[in-house]
Amino acid sequence: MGETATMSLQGDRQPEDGAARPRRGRPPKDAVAPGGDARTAILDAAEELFAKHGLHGVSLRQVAARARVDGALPHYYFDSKRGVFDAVFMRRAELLNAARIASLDAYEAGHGDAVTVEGAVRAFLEPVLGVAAEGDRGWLNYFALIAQVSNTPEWGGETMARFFDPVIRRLLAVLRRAMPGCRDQDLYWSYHMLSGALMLTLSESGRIDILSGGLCRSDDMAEAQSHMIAFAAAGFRAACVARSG
Amino acid sequence: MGETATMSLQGDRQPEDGAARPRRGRPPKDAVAPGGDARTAILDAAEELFAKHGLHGVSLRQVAARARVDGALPHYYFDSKRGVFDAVFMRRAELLNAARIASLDAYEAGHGDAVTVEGAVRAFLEPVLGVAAEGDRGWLNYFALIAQVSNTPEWGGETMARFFDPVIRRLLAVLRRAMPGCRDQDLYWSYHMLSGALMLTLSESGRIDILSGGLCRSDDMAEAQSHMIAFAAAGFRAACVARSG
DNA sequence: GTCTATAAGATGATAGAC
DNA sequence: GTCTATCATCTTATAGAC
Repeated sequence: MGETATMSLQGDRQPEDGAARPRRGRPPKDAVAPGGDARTAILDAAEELFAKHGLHGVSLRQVAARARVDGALPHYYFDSKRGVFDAVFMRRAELLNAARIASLDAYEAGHGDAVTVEGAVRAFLEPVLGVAAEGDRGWLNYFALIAQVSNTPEWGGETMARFFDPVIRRLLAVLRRAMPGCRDQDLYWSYHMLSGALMLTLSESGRIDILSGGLCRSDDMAEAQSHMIAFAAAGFRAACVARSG
Repeated sequence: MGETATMSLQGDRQPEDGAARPRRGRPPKDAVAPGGDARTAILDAAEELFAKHGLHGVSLRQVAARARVDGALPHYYFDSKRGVFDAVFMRRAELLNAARIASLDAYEAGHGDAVTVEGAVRAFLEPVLGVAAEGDRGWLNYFALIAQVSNTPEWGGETMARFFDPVIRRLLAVLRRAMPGCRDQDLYWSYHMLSGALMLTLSESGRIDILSGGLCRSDDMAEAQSHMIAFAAAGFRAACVARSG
């Protein structure tokens, strides 16, 4: 998982951190940090609480309490509240991106010229919804956090772009092979629709449970995946292929 | 725009407010309230700030400052921060719901047996995206707020359901006529996908702007609408009609 | 209806002992 | 690395003058 550089999600910080920053009391972060236990507990707790109540809906005291560590440790490990949030966001990002890239690579490699829209969409969604379907609470919390950021005006779009655009471009490249000649703006808008559907699903808001009177469940990720693939694949074809001629 | 009863968005308050509640200093709220100017200014300011930063990301002081009224007035008019939020949420809800119901009614009345999936989706989206396309800042802020609530775990789904389910059921009724014999769970899941796409669009997160390098724009609601109709209509047909046989 | 003043508490952050 | 104690600030919310 390589070096996890401390990088802000906000775009306003200069990336001129060549050497150690002048901050005091910075943790070593080399090898297997001895306090890695507390560090991980803080990240897990923050992940859960931020996912449920948003960045501003949670105090560092609550995070520390949930993690069962002292109230000063979040600052010790992450400097600031924003630092905690950024660390939570980044912890699983590379892992997730690597899995999605690998999935798309494998699909394309295994299907040569016969790539389909369904296949591409499935390869794109599987690493996310597959993990979600397994019910790992850590990942589910992380996904809900992502879904919240996605719908956040101002910095949401920029943050999502910074972390996830490479994977999206990889998906669009495969889709272009499945739908040769389609227009770029149709492709972008169609992905936008798929992304919205995915984000609402990952938020597990309980919306569909109430609407359907319990017939469908927000946490049924397997059902969500199969519907999303069918829905989005048809959507891509209608919005892209139909207009490309 | 009749009586706008003070009603919490949270489900934990008893609906036993038959008469005036025992709270002190409650505003009259009858006729055209003399201080309606300040009241409206507070709602407008809160709408904008809540949409941008979320409920917890804004203080009542900021709201009052933005509205250019005294810091005590939000409490005077709405009792609490949550009261301000609820009032913002409800102010446009009935108006919006009425417009959407009317749009679906008009479509169904004008097309008899020849209802189509595209037509139903268009009639459902037009009152929202049409207004959004006109660029009214108040409505755009409101929509962004809705989009944020929609992706909020815990109470987001319940809140959306409480306010918008009747319209959704009206849409699904029309869709059932366009796709006779389709299964309910397919209909619910497909609407879930459409809803996600709509919510991401209304959030105006700037995501697609960056992804597309400026080719597509988050605030181009007309373009969003035409793509959403094509994408979702095909999605509904693929996920519902195909499985109904 | 509007404003001043202030209560009562929570928050991010830090210094320094251990 | 962990904990105690604390600062300065900001928060919601009220009481009461005008």
